[in-house]
Amino acid sequence: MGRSSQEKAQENRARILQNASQLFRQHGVENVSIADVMAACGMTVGGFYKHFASKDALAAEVCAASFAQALSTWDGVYDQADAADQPRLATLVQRYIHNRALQRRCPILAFAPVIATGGAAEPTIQAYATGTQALFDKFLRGQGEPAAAATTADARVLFAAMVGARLLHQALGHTDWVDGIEAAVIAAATPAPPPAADPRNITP
Amino acid sequence: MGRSSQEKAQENRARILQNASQLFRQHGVENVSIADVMAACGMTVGGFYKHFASKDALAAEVCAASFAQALSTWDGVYDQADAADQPRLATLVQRYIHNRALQRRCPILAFAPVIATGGAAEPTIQAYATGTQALFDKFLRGQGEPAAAATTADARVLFAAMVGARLLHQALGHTDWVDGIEAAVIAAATPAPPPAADPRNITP
DNA sequence: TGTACATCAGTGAACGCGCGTTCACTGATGTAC
DNA sequence: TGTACATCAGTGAACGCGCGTTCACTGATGTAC
Repeated sequence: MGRSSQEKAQENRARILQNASQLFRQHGVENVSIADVMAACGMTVGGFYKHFASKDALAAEVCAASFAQALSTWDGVYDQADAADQPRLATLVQRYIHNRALQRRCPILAFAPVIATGGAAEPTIQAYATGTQALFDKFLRGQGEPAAAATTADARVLFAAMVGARLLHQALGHTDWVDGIEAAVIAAATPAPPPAADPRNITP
Repeated sequence: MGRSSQEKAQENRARILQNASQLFRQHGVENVSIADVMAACGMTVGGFYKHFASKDALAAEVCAASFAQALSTWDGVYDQADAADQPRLATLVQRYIHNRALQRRCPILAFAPVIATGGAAEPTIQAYATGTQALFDKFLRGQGEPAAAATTADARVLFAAMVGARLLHQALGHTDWVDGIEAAVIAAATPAPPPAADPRNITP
């Protein structure tokens, strides 16, 4: 095999990014090798460096792309919620918590270990910081009618709880008490239409 | 240097465990080598295997010990709260969130990456599962008078939020919006003595 | 109590392995005439 | 349009490095007499 066409090459670059995104999110950046990523693309290691300067550079680009993708997903969820006349935050929280596909894991959780332990380069840290804040801002903007998650303070707690619940599920899988936490977080995001009529209502 | 006395040896074993606990919690199990741990003890690599069968075995023991330590710390916090006539959950949540020393990080967060990505051996997973549940149970038992965190559902959300807030702080450090989340979570754990008199009151 | 010997905690070099990265090479692609 | 040549995307072996683990060795400790 010799040179690929410029079109094919750009396509391959995109495939590297996409496969890396899935693998990084599923196993964590540090547990995935360049060879793993290239093998997932049906290619060999050497070609990687024709597209990216280093693994750090790839990680930074994947990190940024993952947040961009998450942002657009959240937008889509809001649109769907609006169309179905459902509360935005409740819909989003439910989707977030029930999304069990590790390879599509929220980048906040997927990249947290590398970021927290100092194993990431500056561009990755930057992408993580701005991306996480962008997701939080979009979360806050999901507050529609002040019903269940009325105040901004409520939404802040809910955001942290959503992330925390997902982390617990990732680490522990299906367990009674983790399921209970997930249900409680989803319920906390759900406004209670007729007070005490909805069994998921959490404020008695 | 030759053989150490049995007493000294047992002391050294304890030091390995303690240093490993700090290093694992600060940098993550996978980012700390046996040589790192032994160097922190002022010893060399070879001696490690006189005390532990493998790094996995050390990780499992450190994991279990970290949870045991956290449990006893939480007990102490409850006792202090009781003595000072403070609400238990509010005191605990505040301590948990304001504890910024990475090397004394909550094992739920410190070991989550290894556990979630399948990089841990069975005993470590077991220790993590039972340890996390034990912490959650103790958290629930911290509910005293039904004031702010009244129902069990509230406490569940609060537990997830506490963990989530700490994760965000670890990854992002001091940031306005993260500080805001931390404050909101602490406020949510704090009962409002005169209703609507406390501005941090979250249930309008 | 003293002596001779077995034990074994700790040493530090060595092993095999996987990783990120480099490099000489290949041959299809793009380009200049 | 055809031809000659430069380009460069992808190959796969090789490099250096750090890791977990092993091992022959050391010499103080524990023990038997």
